[in-house]
Order: sequence, then C-alpha cells, then structure tokens
Amino acid sequence: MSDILDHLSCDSCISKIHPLFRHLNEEECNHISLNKITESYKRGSLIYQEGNRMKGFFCVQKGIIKIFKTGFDGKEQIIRFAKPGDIIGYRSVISNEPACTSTEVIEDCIVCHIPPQILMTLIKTNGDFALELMKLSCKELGEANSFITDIAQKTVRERLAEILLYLDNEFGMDQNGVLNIFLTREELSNIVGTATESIIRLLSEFKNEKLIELNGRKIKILDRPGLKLIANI
Amino acid sequence: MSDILDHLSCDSCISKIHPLFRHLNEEECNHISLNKITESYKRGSLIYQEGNRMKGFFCVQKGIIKIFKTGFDGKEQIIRFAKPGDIIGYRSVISNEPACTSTEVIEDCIVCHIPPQILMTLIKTNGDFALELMKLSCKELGEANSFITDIAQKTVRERLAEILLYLDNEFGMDQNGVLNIFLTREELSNIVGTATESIIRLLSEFKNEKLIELNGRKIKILDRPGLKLIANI
DNA sequence: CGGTACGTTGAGTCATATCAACCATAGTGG
DNA sequence: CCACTATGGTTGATATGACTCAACGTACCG
Repeated sequence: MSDILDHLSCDSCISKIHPLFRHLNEEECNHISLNKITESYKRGSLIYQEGNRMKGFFCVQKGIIKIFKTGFDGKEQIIRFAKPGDIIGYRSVISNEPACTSTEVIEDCIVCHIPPQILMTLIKTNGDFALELMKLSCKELGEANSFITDIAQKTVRERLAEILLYLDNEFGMDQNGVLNIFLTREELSNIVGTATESIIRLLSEFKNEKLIELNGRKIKILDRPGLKLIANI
Repeated sequence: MSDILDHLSCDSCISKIHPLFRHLNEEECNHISLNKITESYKRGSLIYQEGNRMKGFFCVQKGIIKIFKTGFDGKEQIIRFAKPGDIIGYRSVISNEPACTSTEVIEDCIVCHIPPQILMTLIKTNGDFALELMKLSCKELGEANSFITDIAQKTVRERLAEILLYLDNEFGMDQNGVLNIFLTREELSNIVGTATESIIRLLSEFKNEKLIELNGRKIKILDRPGLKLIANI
C-alpha cells in the first residue's frame, strides 16, 4: 500500500507547509526530521482506519486524501479532505483514543509520518506550537458545526451547490476551469449525504441550468453566483 | 440578563469542576480567582451570540446551556449542551474569531467568566493545561464528526431515539425516572434537525410503543434497549 | 380578559430514497 | 483475443418519509 521514500530534511519543507511548524526551533525541527518517515501512497490506499490505534500523525506533502466515517449500514460519510499542508490523525493521538475516522487516498500522495510522542512533547514544551495546534482544531470544530447545521437544514440541492463551491475554493481549478479534484458520483453523494442517483440527477439539472459543465468526473463551474444563490451563501 | 454574584474563590471549585484545572499551580489558580466574574443567568438569557467578539470564556458551575447555530432561514440548530463542569466559548477566543455559535440558558445557571488573555497565557506557559484543553477540543471534534454522520444517514426516528438516550446519558434522571432536562418540542426538533410536528408525532409513537412516558416536557424513558435498537447503537 | 407561546392533529404535497434495468469501460484470466 | 466480471454512470418508475399548512386546544401571564 505504501512505499517509504528517501529521507528528506524538514528544513526545506515543514516550515513552509504549515504555520504550525513556524514556531519550532532548530533542535525541535531536526528531531522531527530524524524521526519522521516519508511515505508514498497510491489512489485507493487506506492510510489509517476507524477503530485502529494511531501510531502517529501525518503531514500531507502532496496529493488529496478523504477523511470519512462509516455509518451503521456501511455507507461512508466524508467529513473533510486533506491536501498539501494539512495535518491528519492528530486528533486521535491527542485524545489517546482509537481513530474515529478512516482516510483513503483520492489522488496519489506523499505524507510524512511523525511518531506520537513528538506531538505530545511539543504541545507540552512549546507553547506557541500548542496554541497553533489549538487554533487548528478549533477551526475544524467551527467548520464541523457549520456542516452539521447545513446537513440538518438545507436540501440536497442546496448542499450540492455548496459542496461544489467548497471544492472549488479548496482545490481550485486548472487553466480550463476544471475542478482540481476528481470524485466519483458516489463520493460526491457521501459528502452531501444523499443517494448516488440524486447526485447524478442534480448534477445534470445544474448542467441544464448552465451552472456547470460535465465531462465524466471533470466538473467545470460556469456560474459561481448562480451556485451561491442556490446554496444560500 | 445576568447578575454578578459575590466573589467566590476558585480554590474550592475549579479544581473539582474540570480536569483542565487540575494542572494549575497555586499562583495560576489565584490569578483566575482574582480576575474571574461569577454571573447568574435566568432561563432564556443569551450568554453570547453568533457573530459577537468574545470577551472571554465561561466555566459552567450550575444549570444547563444550549449551544446552537442559526441557519439560513432563522431556524436554530442545537450543536450541544453545556452542564456544570463544562467550558464554553473557548473556541472563538483561541481562533480569535467572532463566536460561531450562540448560547442560551435552558435551566437557570451560574457561570464564571474568565478573561481571554488568561486562557492564551495558560496555553502558552502551562503545557499540561494546553494538552488537557487540546483533549477537550479533540473530544468535541470527534463528537461533531459522529453527529454529522448520524444526521446525514439516519432517519428522524432513529435520530430521535438516539438523542433521547444521549440526553439520558448526559443529564440523567430523577428518582422517578424522568429526564433531568426539560426541552420544548421545538428545541428537541432543533437537535434532531427536523420539524416540530415530526417530533410530536414520533414522541407519541414512542409512547404508544411503551418506549417512553410523556407528561408535558417531562420525558421518562421506559425501554432503553428498545430505543437503542431503533437508534442503531 | 385577551394575548402569547407551546402543543397537537389532520390532510396534502414534495423531495428524496429505493428498486430495477441498462450502458460503458477497463481489467482479468483462460 | 474474447468472454467474464467489476465498477461506475445513467435513467425511469414507484414508494414514502418528512415537511408544510392550517386549524384548534391548552396553559400561563400581565
């Protein structure tokens, strides 16, 4: 599932990737450099799974990862995505519980795997780092709260419009205006929280309304204001 | 809306209320004691509101508070409740953003209002405190993720059963087996994420199925295993 | 006493899920 | 190289859970 890559120093990477690491001194940075493992995963690989005990946390360098929970009947609910610069898996390390989500690679990726003690030690000894990590989890918490409200109150149509804008905002588009993330219809339905068929029908409605253009998994957003109107943003 | 109460030392209270404060030394504890304000709020009072800039965080000593977001059409979505020992409002202080939720008193309460700088300083200077607070926000994050999955995948009936068990678990019952929290039908619907009429119909179904007993806002749970079965837990 | 907030019930509607059939594509193994 | 299979996408028909609207009951309160 994963390949271990040649060792790369954190000096050149970590500080750029995330504000979290801005506050590390040279010693702390070297410590991470020496103890991290850089791994490469192909699309479809699972990095960790719900219920497993975490053996560290991950720093995403390249690629896209989906983070999801598996519901009662086996249907997955995508909670969020991680892209370069994001940190995943820290939640379970800190609360010292089994992972409450699974992560699967959407687009081939490279991640740095950092052992758990390093995280705990940094929190305890580097106040600025602790504060930055707190900010991160508080930000995620705020987003989760909004997501709860949306799922509870908005229609599927509204949510799909919102998710398309979210994906646009999060992953951007290429020079042709095509979203930089390719999801199956089923994955889209697992974000929105609906049936695959509903997503297919709504996407095709949006296409007819000239809001988007479809080409397989490639989605091109034509009318952002129109989508915002539908999404009630 | 709120009354300021006589000054009470934290020595006797804080350490008992939350594991968070176990790691404070005498000096830190005194500092909080001297700078906190103890306030009393009646049912219906708003402690803080979405969009406001937070002037500190709150430590709940007595009573019950609902934490909610207001959706597009003004309908509220209850995210969670706070009860004695819980901390509220710390999220916005840390991320230094306006509050993303509002809080309204469900049952008359007493809270200690602690200024924001104290929180920031403690995180930076007391590693154990920082870790404990991280654990708290990570726990909330895990709960939010589960909630997202439930709302997205379960039926209203399943969610109502689950919420009743959650309330039972969170607030317990009195000697007669009646839940220690009294919510209007509308509030129940704002947790479950449905219409008030649906909650009324389902509650009465549960009553007919001998799962619960109703007496106004008093709910007595008769058949926990039955509810678990319905909730898919 | 009238007003306001909450609770209840019924009827009708609509959004969404479900079920079923079918097509396209790519990978697999004999 | 072809049948075989798996996966993903699409469409139509049908069912139904849940919402909306409307009317009315109840209780408390100034």
